[in-house]
Amino acid sequence: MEDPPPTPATPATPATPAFPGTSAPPAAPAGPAAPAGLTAPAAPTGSAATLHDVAREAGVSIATASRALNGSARNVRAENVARVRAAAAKLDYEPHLSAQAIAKGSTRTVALVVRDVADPYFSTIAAGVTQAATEAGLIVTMAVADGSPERELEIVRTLRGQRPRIIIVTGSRIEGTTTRDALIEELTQYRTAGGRVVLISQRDLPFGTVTIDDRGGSAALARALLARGYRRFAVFHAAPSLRTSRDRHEGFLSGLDGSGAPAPLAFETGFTRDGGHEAARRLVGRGMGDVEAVFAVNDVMAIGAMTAFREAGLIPGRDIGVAGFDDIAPAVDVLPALTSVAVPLREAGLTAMRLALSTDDPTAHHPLPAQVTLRSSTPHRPTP
Amino acid sequence: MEDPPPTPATPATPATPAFPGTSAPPAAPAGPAAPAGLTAPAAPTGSAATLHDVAREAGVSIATASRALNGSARNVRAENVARVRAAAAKLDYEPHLSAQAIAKGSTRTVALVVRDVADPYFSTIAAGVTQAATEAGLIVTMAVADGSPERELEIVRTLRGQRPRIIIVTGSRIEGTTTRDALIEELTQYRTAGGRVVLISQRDLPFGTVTIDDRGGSAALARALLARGYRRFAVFHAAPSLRTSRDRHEGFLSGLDGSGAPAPLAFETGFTRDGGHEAARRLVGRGMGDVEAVFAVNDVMAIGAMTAFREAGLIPGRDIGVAGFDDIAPAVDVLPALTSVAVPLREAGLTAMRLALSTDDPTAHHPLPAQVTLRSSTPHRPTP
DNA sequence: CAAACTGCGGAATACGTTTTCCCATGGCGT
DNA sequence: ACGCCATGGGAAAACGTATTCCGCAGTTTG
Repeated sequence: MEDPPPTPATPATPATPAFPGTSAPPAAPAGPAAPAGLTAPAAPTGSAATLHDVAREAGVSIATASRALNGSARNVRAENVARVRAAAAKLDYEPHLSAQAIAKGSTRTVALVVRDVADPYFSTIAAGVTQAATEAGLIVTMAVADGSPERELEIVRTLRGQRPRIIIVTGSRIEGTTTRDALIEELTQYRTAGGRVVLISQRDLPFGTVTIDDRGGSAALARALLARGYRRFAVFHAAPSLRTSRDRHEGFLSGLDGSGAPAPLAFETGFTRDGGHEAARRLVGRGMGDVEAVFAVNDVMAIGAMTAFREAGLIPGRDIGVAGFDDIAPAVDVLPALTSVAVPLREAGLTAMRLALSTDDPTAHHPLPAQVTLRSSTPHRPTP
Repeated sequence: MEDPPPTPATPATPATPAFPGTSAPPAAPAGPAAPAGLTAPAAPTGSAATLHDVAREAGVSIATASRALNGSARNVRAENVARVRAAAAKLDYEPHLSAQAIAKGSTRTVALVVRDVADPYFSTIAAGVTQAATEAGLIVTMAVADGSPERELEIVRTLRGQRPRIIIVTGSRIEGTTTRDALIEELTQYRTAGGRVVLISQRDLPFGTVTIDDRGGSAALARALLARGYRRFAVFHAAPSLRTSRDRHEGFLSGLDGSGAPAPLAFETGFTRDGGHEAARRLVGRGMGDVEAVFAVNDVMAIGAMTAFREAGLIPGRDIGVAGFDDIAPAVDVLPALTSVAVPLREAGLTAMRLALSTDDPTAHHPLPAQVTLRSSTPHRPTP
């Protein structure tokens, strides 16, 4: 059910390419870069060929040159087309996109604002967006909000100056701030000006939205663990203001509903590896009780927890089941391999672009399924 | 060890954020998106406020409005500035970047071409570039070459149309193709037109270049392992046409030079986790001989190898030392923690931008040091 | 055979800015 | 008083392209 050449259906391949070397003596590389002036870019001096040049070279008018190169509604005699093409090639002409944008009144740009490119979560989404954009002949410009709502607002504002066809924002997770309202206002403004906006992993906003089914995935995970014989759980979650964490937590609980399993212990901690580690230590410290498995609301927390358990003399997968969420690449390399739920990140990026390009209701919401992936960190429990 | 709010200096944090939910019933999320028309973006219909509007609203001329908002060399009476500002705010005016670009004759854009955004290697570099660009008030547009030289060439070509101030390309690794020559030609062209080009992890090209010291890092790793008592090695490497692999391999050998250690066994395999796994199986299959440690030219290979060893009944870090390269996040989470050499990826992105913005020699080469990080996968060998 | 039509080239205009040039005003020195 | 300079506003000319409109062939139609 996947497109063959371009899109890897599952981002399962943990390949990590890398690169060539240096030209300095291997032993003594230069220091971390002399802090060159980081603020004042020099303006380009030389100049590129213009359509005017091409027209002159080809011995035709600018209008004809334009028509020949971009094939408008009007026709141009074959001979002239050839001459213009030749001239363009000779002069290495490349149309000035800004000029085109201004003449045509529209750009071929999609603006993508993410929270952090270095984060695999967002970079995978970005990959999906970029792929779809390229297929549609669009150029993507990217901005990083760094988790700051103010920065995000500022970005969207200046982005509007680019007059992109589409704005896609992923990573905003602010709840009910005035900054948030301003953002909505800004985006609405943009849309009434003819732009198209799509949000990723956002909810209940009057824009096109693609979401990932955190609740459903967690619920399914809970059911899968029940099926493997686990009944007594602990949940490691982050602050409830963190929407993702809350959704996954609640989803897990709802999956347990009606099973008769006791309410899980809940440990609030950081959304990071160290958070998971810390929560696990706390759990061990207070006595494991009869907890059979822990669900951490993301994989890095789960992995941190596994390490902590091991440090306490417990072997994950044998003495205690562990499950995470996200299905990040190392989940399969860790020992034991981590049960998790895979989220279709790239697919989310693709879908966002599709939504933006479609002519349908521009405020449609589009949920993407998350898929539970059972591994040896949660083996079947021996039936007593 | 975690980033406070904004920019983590070291990309060491393995955090994997995630996100909110869905609006559909958790159990039955919709399929993978109706394939909406993916080719014909609709042109924006409504229109945004223009400088003309602002001027009229403020009761001044366009020239004054322009000067008031962007503060040129000329002064504007305070009262008029205030009125223009107010009008701009009221109309939600945002200057049309394309129009500005065309009027000023230069953009504030930096074009970044990477091989694959989803790859942490490149996305981390991209993060560095983006950060530096933002600090310099520049906008970054990103294109993905997907490892295809032709695509890369095409991208650079159309990129020229954007008239960016700077082009940064990372990921090109083609050797001596005619496509490669065309790329060089294209970039040269761009530079003579006033643009600035910086390459990352490329060598011996007449452009600004920042490289990562693969050879030096590998050599240092070799020496560090010697110091821990290892003398007999195997090297898992990829095809020598892969520059990175070759550099790291050769660097490792040069680090062994003069130590009297025997020449390592060499195993050629894929540059991936499975490649490492396969090579390790081969090594085990032929009998380990007296190999004491293996150096895999990247971390995922090393991690794959560890798993393979374990499957063969050997415990990594006890029965066999394992070291990798890149120091990817999971290196520290894997069991045992993996010895590796850290590459300053984000720093590479930052440096590239600095190079581009500096007024120095535009073809300067800038090597970045790689740092060996010893962990428990290569403990001290008991001195016999 | 005149009239209408088609095909295509070019001049001119538009797009939204910045910037140059010109002009009006007012303060100052002599 | 008179010229000068400083200050700041506005008209207009760029910037590089797309497009509208006009005009000139050449061709079809009645």
